[in-house]
Amino acid sequence: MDNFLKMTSFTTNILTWYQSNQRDLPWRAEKDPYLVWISEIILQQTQVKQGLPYYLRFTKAFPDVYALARASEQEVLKLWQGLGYYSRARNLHAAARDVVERLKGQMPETKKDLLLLKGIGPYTAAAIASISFNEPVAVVDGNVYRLLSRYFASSLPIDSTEGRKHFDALAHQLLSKSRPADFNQAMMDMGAMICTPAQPKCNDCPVAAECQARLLSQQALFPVKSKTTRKRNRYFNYLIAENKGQLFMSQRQKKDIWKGLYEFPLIESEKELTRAEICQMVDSVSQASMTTSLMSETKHLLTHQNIFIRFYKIQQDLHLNGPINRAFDGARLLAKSELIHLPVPKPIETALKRIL
DNA sequence: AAACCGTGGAT
DNA sequence: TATCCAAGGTT
Repeated sequence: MDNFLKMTSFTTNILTWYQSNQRDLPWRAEKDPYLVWISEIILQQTQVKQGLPYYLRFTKAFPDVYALARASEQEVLKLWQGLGYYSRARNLHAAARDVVERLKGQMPETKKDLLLLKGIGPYTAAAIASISFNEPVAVVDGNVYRLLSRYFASSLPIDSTEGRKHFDALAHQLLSKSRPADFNQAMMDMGAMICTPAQPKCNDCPVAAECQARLLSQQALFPVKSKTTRKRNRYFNYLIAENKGQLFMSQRQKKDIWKGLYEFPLIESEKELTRAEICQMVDSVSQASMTTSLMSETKHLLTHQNIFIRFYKIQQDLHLNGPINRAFDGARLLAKSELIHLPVPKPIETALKRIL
């Protein structure tokens, strides 16, 4: 069989498999570009199981681009709370306003134009253009990299510039030009359901017969990645200060983790601080006293950093005794009834549940 | 171009 | 427990 026929059969087999095995997902019913857009942003680096409830709540609150554009950024972030990668929510909101104000509410209909919107990169632009507007462009996400690197037993690292170009070209060769929407979603369903990272279900795979990795029994060796990550540690010491039923809270402004979300006054350090050291840092200014750490230590693992979190409760009446640590700069006293509307990071959400 | 951005689940 | 991974994008 020559190269052309091989590729044609690959495409046919994938499409046929999709017809009877595709997942029943809410954004597949209609191909409203707005709904496809929301689903694609939510599902970036996020599994369907985790993103689905967020998609349902989000689209109920903001059924169209006008509703989203009307909302405040805080409302959008609040609905995103707990999902992570909050720049997705901020960019989505900014882009929605862009569509309403600059494009009169009309979504861009080509990959090229979609790429101009904040938060829409090569993958998402191709997904919306192909699914909603039938443009013959291939999506290349983690699923596609994994499936193609195994099918061709290609050792080109998927996180290298050369590897990305290679697999992008491959995906476009294999793409069904007549049914790009089905083909793209078929590739992703295949990657999520059959060609999984661990223990792929090769017995159920429609293209297993020509899969080079399987022929070599080397499925586990693909895909290849070149980069190695090392971690740094950060220590977040949160000061919980209550005053007449109100709590000090501040909004994270810097370009850093949890930008735009609210938290307690924070003393951050590169090394672990003892409770005595924290007390001293606060007491030296205000003579405030603290109880023992309120909760057990929590640890957050990101790709490249560990964040260790401790909470300290301050006993003294801060409002009457003036300035405390500069951790309180920019902090505001908020009633508990207002507090529930603030978007907060997961660890803060957990802490608040125990306080309120 | 390498680093950075969250959270939950699997191994 | 440590590491990897998931419908990536931005700087």
